[in-house]
Amino acid sequence: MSDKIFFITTAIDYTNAPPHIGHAYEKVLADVLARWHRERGRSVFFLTGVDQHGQKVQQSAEKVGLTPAKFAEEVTKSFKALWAKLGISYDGWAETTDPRHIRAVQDVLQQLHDQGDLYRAKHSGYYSIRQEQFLTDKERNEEGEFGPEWGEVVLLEEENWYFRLTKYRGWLAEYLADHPDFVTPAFRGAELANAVAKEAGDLCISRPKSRLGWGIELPFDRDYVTYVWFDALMNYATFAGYRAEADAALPAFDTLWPCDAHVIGKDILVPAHGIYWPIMLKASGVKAMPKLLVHGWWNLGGAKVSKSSGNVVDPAVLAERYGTDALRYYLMRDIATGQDADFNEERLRVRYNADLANNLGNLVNRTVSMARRYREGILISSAAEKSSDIATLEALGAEVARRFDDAMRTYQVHTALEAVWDLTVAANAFVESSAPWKLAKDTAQSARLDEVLRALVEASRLAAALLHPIIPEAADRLLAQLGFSGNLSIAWGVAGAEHRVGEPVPVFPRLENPTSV
RNA sequence: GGGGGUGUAGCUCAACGGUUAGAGCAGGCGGCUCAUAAUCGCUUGGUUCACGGUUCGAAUCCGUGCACCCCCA
Repeated sequence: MSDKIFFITTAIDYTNAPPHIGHAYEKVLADVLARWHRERGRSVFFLTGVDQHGQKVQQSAEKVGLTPAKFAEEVTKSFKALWAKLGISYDGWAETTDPRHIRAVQDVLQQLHDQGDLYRAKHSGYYSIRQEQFLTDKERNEEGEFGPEWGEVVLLEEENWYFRLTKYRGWLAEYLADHPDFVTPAFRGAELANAVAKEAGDLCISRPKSRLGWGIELPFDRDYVTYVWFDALMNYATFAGYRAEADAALPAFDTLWPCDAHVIGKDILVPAHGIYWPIMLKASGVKAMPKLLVHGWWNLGGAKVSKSSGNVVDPAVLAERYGTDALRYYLMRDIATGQDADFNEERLRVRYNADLANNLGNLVNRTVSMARRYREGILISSAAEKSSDIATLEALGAEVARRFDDAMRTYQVHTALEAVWDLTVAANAFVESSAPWKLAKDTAQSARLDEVLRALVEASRLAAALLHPIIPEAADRLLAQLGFSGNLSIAWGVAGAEHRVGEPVPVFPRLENPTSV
């Protein structure tokens, strides 16, 4: 439809601790959508990255005796290594310590200051010296006191800078009412509208340097750094070229904006992405608003995550154990986009064996094996008219491709995957009903055998091509074995007059003891 | 205190207010031999959390309650 570049982002991850399964899920989801758009011919800009500033990074760094910069750099490496392992095909990388980002953020802050959207005010309250933060009633324990984990708590008065959110509140409420597609899924949008309707004050956006040195300095008040929001949220714009200098080597903002999907977790919709972010954009003069895709969480059920009990949910370990694509497949298949799901390694194994090894993998394997056994790997197209059973399979292929794309368009990756298995299941059944091993014994059935094997090759190829965004490496291997290296067409009938298949090698070797880890 | 979500087969989940509530996995029976002990067919299994209401008709809409989860204050 649109010629605009498809611009998709993920949340940027906080570099105070290494990545876990939730980080991995979000990046894989965004990657799958990005790949799908690319494979359907659309230009894509996929932005992800890390949030390196802030108090927790500063504290974690101090604990291990590193500078915040060095510490953030180390954790950043672990994120980048995981994304490489998981095949996350990002086009842009955001690091909040990037001078280009800092420059643009300061530029926006200066503008908001100049137009009177920022003001300085005093706040007094209980402050934990050990944790270096103001405490609210939330931190009180059942007795109404601040527990020992906060150390010494004092009454402190501090001046900070505030952003006039209240000024834009009415605008946001109206915008949400007029744009029900701002948030996907819809029930999250309702949640946001609810939150916006409530009274709330302005937003504190600074910390005095005496308390937090690791951040972006306010250009109009050098005693302060900006706190979280303007630093982290602005990455979606600054790394898309917003207010970039000509030689910044960043994309042209106008070609990307507005963002088609900020992929985020449900925990940071309200208030960060649903309230602060659109108001920040509005205040700084950006007209078009982005869209938000809010995903749920992988819970860990009753099982405790501990190395001693052996149920480590380190995505790098899982990718190592089962393969990148098996992990990607499970993360996309066993959760409905927007909903929560329970992460379960045993279920991953069951899905692996049932879906990938037995159904899809074996379909390709038996198809290629039969082509080689009965036809020495070369399938000649016959002039004969298509048999009705083959025409049925072909029609199903077209329908599945359509259903797949329809589901992907609305981010329902699990539904798209369901459609593909309708095809592989039908193809497996077609093997039984057409019984190539019987046709091979009868020379009179020679043309029919070619036709059957070519149909199986097409069905398998179509399934692999559709699955390519979800399991890119495995799909490439399947396609290579089927004799279609690099061909991602989702049409039927790609094989040439003399089609040669490759070597059959199980792409998803069956796991033994699928119910034990 | 306010708001939201979830509750359906042993497990994981589907079902615009419309036939007899469906899939996959697991279980049972049978077939096939190309294939990774794969595959194909048939099949067992449900008080849709509970109670009440609206309706010709409710898993679905409304009310109350229960259980679990999340957010806000």
